[in-house]
Amino acid sequence: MVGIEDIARDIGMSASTVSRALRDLPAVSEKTKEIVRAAADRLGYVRSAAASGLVTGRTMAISLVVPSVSLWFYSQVIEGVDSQLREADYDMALVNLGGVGVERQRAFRRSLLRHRGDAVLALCLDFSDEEREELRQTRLPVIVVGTPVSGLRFVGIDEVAAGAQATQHLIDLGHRDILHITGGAEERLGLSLRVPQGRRWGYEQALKAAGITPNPARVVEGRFSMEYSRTAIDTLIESGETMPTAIFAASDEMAFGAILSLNHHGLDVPGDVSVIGIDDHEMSSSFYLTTLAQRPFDQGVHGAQILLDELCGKPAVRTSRVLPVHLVTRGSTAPVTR
Amino acid sequence: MVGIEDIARDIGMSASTVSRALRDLPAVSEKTKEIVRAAADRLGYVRSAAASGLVTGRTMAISLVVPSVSLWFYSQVIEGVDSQLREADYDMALVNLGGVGVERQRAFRRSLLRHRGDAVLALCLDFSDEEREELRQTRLPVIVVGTPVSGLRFVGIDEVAAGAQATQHLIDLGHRDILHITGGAEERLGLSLRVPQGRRWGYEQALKAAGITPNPARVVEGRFSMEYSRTAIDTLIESGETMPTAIFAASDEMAFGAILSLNHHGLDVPGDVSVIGIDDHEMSSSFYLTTLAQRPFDQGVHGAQILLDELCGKPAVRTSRVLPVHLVTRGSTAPVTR
DNA sequence: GTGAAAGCGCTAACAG
DNA sequence: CTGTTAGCGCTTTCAC
Repeated sequence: MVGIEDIARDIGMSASTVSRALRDLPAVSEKTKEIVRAAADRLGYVRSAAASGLVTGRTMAISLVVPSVSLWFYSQVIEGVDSQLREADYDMALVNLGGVGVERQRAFRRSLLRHRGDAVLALCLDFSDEEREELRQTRLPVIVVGTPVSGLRFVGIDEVAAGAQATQHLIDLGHRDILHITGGAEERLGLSLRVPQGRRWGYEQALKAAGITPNPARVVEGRFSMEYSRTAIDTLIESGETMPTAIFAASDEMAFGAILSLNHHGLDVPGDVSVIGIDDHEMSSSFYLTTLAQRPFDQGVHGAQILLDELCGKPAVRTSRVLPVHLVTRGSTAPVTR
Repeated sequence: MVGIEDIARDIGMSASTVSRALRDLPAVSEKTKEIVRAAADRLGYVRSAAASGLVTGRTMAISLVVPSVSLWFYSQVIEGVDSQLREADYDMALVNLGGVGVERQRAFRRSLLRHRGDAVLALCLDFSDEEREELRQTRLPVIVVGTPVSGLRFVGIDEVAAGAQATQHLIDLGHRDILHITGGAEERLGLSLRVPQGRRWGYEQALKAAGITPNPARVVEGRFSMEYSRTAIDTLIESGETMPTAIFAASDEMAFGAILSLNHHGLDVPGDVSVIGIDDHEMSSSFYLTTLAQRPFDQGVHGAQILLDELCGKPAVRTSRVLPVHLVTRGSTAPVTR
């Protein structure tokens, strides 16, 4: 392993000069820097993150805490965060909570408190009081993407407004019997319930505003899963009940499930039933799905940027940031015919 | 920040004893360990990864190099790797290459050579000679998941056999005019082309073995994308050409695109066209897709385990590991009718 | 079993 | 502009 001293010896200078040159500090002559860089390159030097981290107290990495990496929303945020980190030459420590319970606690404490990163970006997690307290004690800058958490900054969308806007789109098309496929009850992931609750709340608000009384029987559970959602609609259709004229799914994936179920039972979308989702998943265009687009990639970008700015010494942004959503009209919604 | 010395002072012992107790070394009395652990807990001690890493030369983390996190296969492998790391109390440094070019080189060197992890698990990447050389110089244990790379161990499936088996399933059902949707030409990701090439090769092998001459016109590009694949089939259908009686897509996502396109044009699956994929994506059941299942989660588990064992001092596994695939029959394939 | 001392490779004052 | 001197918090000989 070649260290800073090896370079120093090689070029006949002191270690501190080498250290400074390598970090491109102003107090070193350009000529010396050249020499140092050349030697470092030639010798194949790589800075020890452990050593420099030990003395500076900075890891040059940020911890990303996620409930899972295999859901579209999360993977998009991760990509967004990553794009910013790369630019700032920061590394990413991925902390996958992998569900609730003891395992979660261990994962949580393990990497966060071990100071693997200089800041923490959490995704869609509702922290327990204990976790929040532990986080605070680390004194690390924290931001949450996707869900407002009391006492912490967040970047995300206004879930209630999104739910209302999606529902309103259907109402504007004349629909009055609108089924809502909600997400949640997904214990496996231990993620926040605020998202599905907000979207549902928006749905009910929009209905009421249009003079329609929300009917609890018109809300079914989809668990943010395509499969679960498809099954739910299968059940509904096979029950022989009157079908709603429109469906608002709290996520695109659940909307896909609904569309597949409807088609499978010979129902046309949007001829028989209109369907709208939230997300603008990359598969949505293939399903011709009308949806309320959010940009999780951008949410990741913003979250990371706020953290990075703070680590650079810029004044901390204390306020949350609500990003806009916009309606993407494709073919899955149409004026009511029944 | 509470360190090892604080604990030592608190309980009136030396730092070395505390250090040993915390690591559960045998040379400390059980009673002392209890006391130390209690104090550590009470004081809220967390070991500094930088400090212990500096002296031991180990980071207790593994670098995971991926071309992207937003494709199903990768996210599954990541989850698998993560499950093993968590058990071993290792952290994960995620290195997202994010495409080809300069950026890729920077990302590559940055985190790997900076010794963020004690071993490297790479996903589906074809390393350039230069990269391979740099990797070797780090002397870190390396393993590749998903694609054989010359000179490196790998964990994955036999792509050729998988392609052949999927095709054979269609042949067994009497199909002779089988379209193949291939993946690749996805420069954005800079991933290995061996996977799609292997599957295509298997497809051609199976055809030949059945006395069918492979027709290059019956291979279309799907870029491992649902959208791209759907468009490709749209084009085929709208061209008015004779339709094949079956389609073998090199990934489930591309099979989904094909199914949507077929349905959209009033063609029944499997009535008019049979469709088979490779993967067993979690959405496949919703599409009633027959597919050749692989378990990327398990691939991640195996890859991580091999690395972890090696880091524990167990003899290094030098051989690659080929995992089995199996046919999952759902409703998208049927005997030929035309 | 436990303690004292010597670093791991780097950065950060402080001189010059 | 460059060199010297201390550590960062932990592990690891080597004594006792």
